[in-house]
Amino acid sequence: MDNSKKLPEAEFDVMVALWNSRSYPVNTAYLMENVGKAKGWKAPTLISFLTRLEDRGFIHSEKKGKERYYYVDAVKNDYIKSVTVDFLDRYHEGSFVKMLDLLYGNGSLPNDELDKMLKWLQEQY
Amino acid sequence: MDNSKKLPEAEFDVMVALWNSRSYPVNTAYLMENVGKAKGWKAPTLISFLTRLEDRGFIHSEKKGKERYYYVDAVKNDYIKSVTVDFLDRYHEGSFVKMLDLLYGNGSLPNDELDKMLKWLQEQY
DNA sequence: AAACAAATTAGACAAGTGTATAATAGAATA
DNA sequence: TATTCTATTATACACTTGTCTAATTTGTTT
Repeated sequence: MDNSKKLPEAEFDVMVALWNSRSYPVNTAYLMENVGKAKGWKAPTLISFLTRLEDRGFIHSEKKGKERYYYVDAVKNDYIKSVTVDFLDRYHEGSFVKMLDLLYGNGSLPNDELDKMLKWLQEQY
Repeated sequence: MDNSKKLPEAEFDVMVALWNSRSYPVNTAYLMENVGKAKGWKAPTLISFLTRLEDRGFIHSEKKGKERYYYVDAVKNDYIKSVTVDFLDRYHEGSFVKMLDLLYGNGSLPNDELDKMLKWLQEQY
């Protein structure tokens, strides 16, 4: 299970819905409500993504009666972190400051973010 | 020409080589040297990417004799910035601090980055 | 001008991603 | 239990991306 690879956008959206659920397991109906509907997917579309996520080892499932229930295996923060590190490397030479500067270099960082960041930094020492 | 969309990885690699060149235009030979070779591409592979980049409006080209020369139209920082904003939105609710914390929340930010960031922040005020 | 060499173009193809229709299986009901 | 729902599965298909081989064009040498 290559849990380290980046997911296609649609599958990631499904994962987000799964990660956000506060009770497990969840069934397809729940996911249709919480992500499929907004995306305009038909049920088989959603189920395709779920099958692929299962193939990738991000989730597993179990059938009960005519419904199938899904369980999350991948850890959200681990995944996001890995994707973020890759992103930083690829687009900003791995440097947070470079990214910061490119994005907000001209004093355009919103004040509240600025404050939060300063606070965060002070905590690091 | 949807200059705002995210490029496929390989095309991005070509753009980087183009952006990094300090003299224009560049030809295929130059790009083979500077990116194709390392990637192990055959010339037509590179040229495919260039054609697609041209279709997307990121570059344009002109044939001189039997060679073709390429000119960059997309601005590097604009592109990187747009990709970064999208990334931040998608994976960190648009918050730099959230990203920072997820990545280095446990005091694991390298000291030099920490210092640079503090310095950067101070300059912002 | 023929032949050769170098570079480009045309086309093709497999894998991955987004998406759906038609078929099937399980549960509920008449 | 035959009929009817409903959810799932099996397939399929178009597009995108990575990659290349074969064909063609253009410049260079005999």
